Amino acid sequence: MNVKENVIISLQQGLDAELTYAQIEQLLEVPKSSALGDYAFPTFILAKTWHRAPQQIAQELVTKIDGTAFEKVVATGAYVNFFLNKPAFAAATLTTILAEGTAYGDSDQGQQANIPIDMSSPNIAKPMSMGHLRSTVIGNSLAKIYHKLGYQPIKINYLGDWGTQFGKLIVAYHKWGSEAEIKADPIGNLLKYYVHFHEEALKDPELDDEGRAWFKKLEDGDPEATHLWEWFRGLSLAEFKKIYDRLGIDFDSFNGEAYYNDKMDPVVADLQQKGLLQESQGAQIVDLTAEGLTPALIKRSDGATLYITRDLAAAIDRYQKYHFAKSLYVVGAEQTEHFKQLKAVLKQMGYDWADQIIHVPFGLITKDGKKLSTRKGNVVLLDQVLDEAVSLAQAQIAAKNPELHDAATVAHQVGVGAVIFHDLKNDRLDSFDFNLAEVVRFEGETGPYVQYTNARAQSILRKADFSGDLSTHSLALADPQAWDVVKYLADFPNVIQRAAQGFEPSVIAKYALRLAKAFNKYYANSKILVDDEQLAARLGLVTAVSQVLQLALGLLGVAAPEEM
RNA sequence: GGCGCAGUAGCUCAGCUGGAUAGAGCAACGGUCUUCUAAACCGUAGGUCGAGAGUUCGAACCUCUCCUGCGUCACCA
Repeated sequence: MNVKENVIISLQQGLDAELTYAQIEQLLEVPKSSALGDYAFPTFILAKTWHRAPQQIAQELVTKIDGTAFEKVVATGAYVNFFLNKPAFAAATLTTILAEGTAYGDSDQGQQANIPIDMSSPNIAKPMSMGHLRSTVIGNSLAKIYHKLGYQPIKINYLGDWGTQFGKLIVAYHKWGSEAEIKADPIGNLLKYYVHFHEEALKDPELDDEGRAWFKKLEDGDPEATHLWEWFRGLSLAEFKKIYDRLGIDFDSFNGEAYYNDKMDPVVADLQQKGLLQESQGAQIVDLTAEGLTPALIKRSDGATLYITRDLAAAIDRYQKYHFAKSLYVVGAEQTEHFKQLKAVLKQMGYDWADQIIHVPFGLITKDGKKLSTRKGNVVLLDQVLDEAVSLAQAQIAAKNPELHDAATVAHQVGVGAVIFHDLKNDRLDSFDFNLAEVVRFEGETGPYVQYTNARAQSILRKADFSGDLSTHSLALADPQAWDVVKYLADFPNVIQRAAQGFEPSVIAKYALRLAKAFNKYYANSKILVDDEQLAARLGLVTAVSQVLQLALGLLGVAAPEEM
């Protein structure tokens, strides 16, 4: 079944092949409102050759087109509008969705090629804030989207688990810390020590030297420093995992910055050997003026490595391990220059796979117009936001559906779903100021709205009491009220493609909202559970809607409770 | 100052490759629960699509100039 093809062929015949198939395909559009039709052909470009007004051309063209395959073909203004045969299209669409089930929209285009996704990457000993949420949920959703298209995503949590701050932390722990405190609240107290250290260091600059000294010890493999580092890291990771569990997200790798400690020297040597390294102001750089970029600083004047040194090692390591088709970095837009540099250096090193490295940037979350900063106390803790969302969901359930069984689980699904959906529904690159009330809203264009729509559909199916196999009945749904729903359902595979091409989960989120809205409208205007000859078709529609909503929510990493 | 991203209704945002009267949600006002979950549905009101010029049969979308906001511009990550 390819209705678009039918439209194009009919037009071609009507035009006596004046335009090619490809030209018509290019011109063909979908009207904004389905009241105008399902496909539209604008006649403007024919005005010159036909020497007539577009309106007249449209009228004449309609008479030349064989419209028997369609409900109707009409001229409206300068457009030739095609109306599809609704029952036939509905039957084909619903049959496909019911038959394919959760595989609807699947593709094997990825051929199991690997796609490592660099995502989340919180810093050890610091709490996860709303700022970390974006990378985490966008990365997770992209993993699911690409998996559906036959790729093999590898979710990598590039933990911030190395750097001078660990030296400082060790000093702070020795001076003011206690094992008992840390055990009680690992991240909270580690952060407290860290902040305290910075306050004290302002008065006593020698503290910084002590911190550097301890970091040097750590780098040299000092047993005590190593032990403390491992302890802090383990505790932090355990805390992070609690949050990831709440979000329903897991990782394939926790290879953080420390993992690359012994992998940078070979990279530097390679750069040296390829003659790319230059000395400038005492530092080692790779010149990128040819690409219009500032130089990549590989080694500081004191010999220490830098961010990009580690990222080069990581990129090369990932390529050797995975031979990726694409390597995604879900990292804030403020690091765009860094990734341009990274790619440029890799290219100069002769790695043609550098082009497969893709930075997937996202906009900044601010609070009161200012950047979130743990040290300055301008933070929004992710845990607290999730708590708030879940308790609001609980209250909502108590008020609206007190009989609901397993209310705690549903409250969790709805609350967390609201937070995730809120972060994914808009264009990645949109920056926004954090607004708790907005994040935990359950009405309107929100995750819970979509979840609720699915729950309603499920409720109908429970009550339907329809014995037998829907697929053995005619699904030729004729109800014009359901038409928008059917068209959205049919569009789902394209939507996944668009989301993947743009690395944009919001495409899925917006689709889910449109489908849910169309279904709710249908629901409000039509009685579904009526025993007539169209019952099976309507139940087929409800089943398909629920299936596709669940798939869409699944691709976003949002749960789909059956009741709420 | 260079580069990048953005500027659409009071607020938050859609608008697929330029196309038919610019769409949602929130907030406001008014309707709809004895009938499939009202976390819903319907209606009213609300817009010089930052400004100006250009290209085009046609521009929120493409080009140029300007204005405004954010990010970034080597020894943090």
